[in-house]
Amino acid sequence: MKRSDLYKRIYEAVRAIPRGQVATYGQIARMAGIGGQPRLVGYALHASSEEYDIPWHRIINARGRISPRGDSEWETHQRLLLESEGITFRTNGSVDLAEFGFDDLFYKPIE
DNA sequence: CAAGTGACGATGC
DNA sequence: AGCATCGCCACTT
Repeated sequence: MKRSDLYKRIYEAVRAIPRGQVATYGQIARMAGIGGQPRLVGYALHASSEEYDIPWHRIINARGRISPRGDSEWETHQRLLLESEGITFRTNGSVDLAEFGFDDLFYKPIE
């Protein structure tokens, strides 16, 4: 049931994120050709984040934070996954995207 | 078909 | 820095 090509594109975009790098919803939206509609990205991911093998945890919001979804445990889980990939968090629990290098299309830790 | 909802983002206060 | 609003669009009810 291909809900829509849109979702498919979003999944592909997310899947294109290299390990150790992160992207914002806005970026994914742009890559999927739906720039300006980052909500759809989150919506699409939520629709089937576990059905597919996509690195959903590499998606964070523009502020460099884990999008709270009411489940604090899930947030922690995502953070651990990112840290295990080399993503560094600040003490306050946010990722400073400004200090990240914009290597390719995604954000990546400077060191 | 209309209204409500949402893993967001930009703006304004 | 935090909160309120609006925009934008797919999906659900």
